[in-house]
Amino acid sequence: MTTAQRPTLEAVARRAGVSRATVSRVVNGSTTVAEPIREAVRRAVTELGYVPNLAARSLVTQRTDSVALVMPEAATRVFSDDQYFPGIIRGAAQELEAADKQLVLMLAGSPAGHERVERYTTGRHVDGVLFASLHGADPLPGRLARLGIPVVCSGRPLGGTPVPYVDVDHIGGVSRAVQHLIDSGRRHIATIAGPQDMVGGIERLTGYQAAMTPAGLPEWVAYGDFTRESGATATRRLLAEHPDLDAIFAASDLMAHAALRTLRATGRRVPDDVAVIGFDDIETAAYTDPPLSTVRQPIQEIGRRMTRQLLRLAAGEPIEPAVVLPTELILRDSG
Amino acid sequence: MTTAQRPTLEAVARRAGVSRATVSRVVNGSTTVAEPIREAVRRAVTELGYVPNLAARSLVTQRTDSVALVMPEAATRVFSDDQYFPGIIRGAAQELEAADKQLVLMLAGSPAGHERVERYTTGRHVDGVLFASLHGADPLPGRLARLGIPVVCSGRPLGGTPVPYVDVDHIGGVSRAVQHLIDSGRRHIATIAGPQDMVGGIERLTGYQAAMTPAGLPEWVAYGDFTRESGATATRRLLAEHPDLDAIFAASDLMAHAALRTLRATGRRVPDDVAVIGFDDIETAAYTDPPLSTVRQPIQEIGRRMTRQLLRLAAGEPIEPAVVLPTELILRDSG
DNA sequence: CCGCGGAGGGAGAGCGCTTTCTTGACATGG
DNA sequence: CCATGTCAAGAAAGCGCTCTCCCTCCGCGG
Repeated sequence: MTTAQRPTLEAVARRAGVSRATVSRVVNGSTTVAEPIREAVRRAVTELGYVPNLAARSLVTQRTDSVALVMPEAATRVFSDDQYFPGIIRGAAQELEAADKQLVLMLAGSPAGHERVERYTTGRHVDGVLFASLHGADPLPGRLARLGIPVVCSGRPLGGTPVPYVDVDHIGGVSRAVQHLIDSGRRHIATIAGPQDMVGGIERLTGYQAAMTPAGLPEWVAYGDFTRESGATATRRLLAEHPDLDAIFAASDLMAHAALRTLRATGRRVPDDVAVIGFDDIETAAYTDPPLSTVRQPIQEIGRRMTRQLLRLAAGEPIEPAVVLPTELILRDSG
Repeated sequence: MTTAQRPTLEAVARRAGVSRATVSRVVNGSTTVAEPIREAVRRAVTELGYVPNLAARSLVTQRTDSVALVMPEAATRVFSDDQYFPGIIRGAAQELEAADKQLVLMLAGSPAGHERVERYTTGRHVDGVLFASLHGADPLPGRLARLGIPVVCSGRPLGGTPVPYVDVDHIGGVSRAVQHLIDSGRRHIATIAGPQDMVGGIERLTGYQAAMTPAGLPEWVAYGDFTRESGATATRRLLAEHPDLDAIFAASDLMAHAALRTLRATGRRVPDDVAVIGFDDIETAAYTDPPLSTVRQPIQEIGRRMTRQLLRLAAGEPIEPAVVLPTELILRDSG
């Protein structure tokens, strides 16, 4: 293994016949260096293959040029085949790339993992922290915010301290979907709600109610946790309690998919007997049988916007405390 | 914004009434410190909320305690609804957490992105680099390896320089699947192969041939790129050229899923008329119609093993140059 | 001809940590 | 009772970089 002693500023300076300070100026794009010297330094840099030592730079600048993206580990399992996890990451990665910053991914599943995230982020090892898909009222984002560490969440955080966030219009999207069901003549519309310790779960249920209550229709709710299994169970329960239901709004496509199958297993035709609409617009939605109508949310855009907000925050610029992106009703064949 | 001047070693040392060196020893778990002093230091650390500055530590230790995971950006799109992307990440994250190291995620989609990855990794800003799902003969892993930077790939890299890798037994898994089709009486077995610039694509095709050739059966191949669209196209082409086919092995579940739908659209029953087997065992596979038989690969385990190998490499321990994990034939209803 | 202003470049002081070297304290053996 | 050995803890030297002075040099006006 060639230890390949990598060149330092010093080496470049010697080679270019200037001082370390000048090399530093050139590397960091200061304008106060005369063009010939500038050029000489650049040549030395190339010849030596100089790459700045970020640790050393960090030490003095107090910046790390990296941001953490924290996801509950469950997200990688629960949402395993929707696009949430990769979508957020891609969006964030794109924006960070443009800003030449690194993405440090942290999965905070176990209590130990959570503790680790806390230690790492409060230790100011990153310039900011992105929280995706928070469960319950996690105190960490608020705590970081109070420490003056830039933080942005996906989804309005449930904790006490207000933290900037980016979210989609769950309520509007869902109530539009349910209204569509009502408009097409459905009168016995049930919902499979998501977990009520997540903002998405709560608001999608609110959206359902927002459309049903004014219409004076009965509200039938079963709860799931966004997964297929829970969707199947919930569908069976709804069917048992309300055999006459003629539509189901499911708070996730995964649950909607399970509903589709469960309905068919009990001899119902979709959409003839029962209409089904989901939420997310995962890729699979277009390939279910029948293809699933759903509420699309711009996941990648969420990641992008979160990151943009965070970078602004880190740069000391003011930002709006909440960004809400639109959702879109995608009508396919199921409802 | 409280700048909250965070405490340094110096501060802890003063508070505990010892020298910086001693605090450093305690923090890093050296055994040569007497228990009472040890305890005093620990108390000071807690009271002050001291967290070591990693940049400073890095500067002197020459380690960064972080490793990069590089994925072609396409992976987050192409594999968007299989578990590859999240699976590798979870596996890697688990092992890194145990080792208390950070995961720096880099998406190398564009040429610019690739250049950025190269700059970052060759700059020794990480202790090692994990490459997932390489396309073509990327020279970067080999180059890093030659620079003495620990590297591990998922899937045997196609480049010239040998690089340690972790992969699954594509050939064995596929040929077992195809053999199963043969054993159940199928004689006109086509395959939808994956991209031939990826090791997985190549070897799954080899596995098909490995079972077909000895059986003296005709080999019918159409190429896709692992996506559903390509699977549908390939199925139509196969059907047009070989209307009498009675089985299809698809190199990905996504393509197999599309095959299922395309076959049904042309009036074929699965598995009565045509059997279908896929590869991956994505979650959706259990929910297709009919449920898809497939070759399961332990994705998360790949991520874990890659990381383990990398950490060994970084620690200067010897590792075996290739780890091949077993695949498993999962029989459902489609074939 | 002298003084002054401004711009370009260098010297040097750390940033917070690890680690070697050294010292001091104490116990043991001759 | 002194020499020797052992072990714990401190002093101090950087790791590679940025950035604040400060100096030098040049051009120009009085």
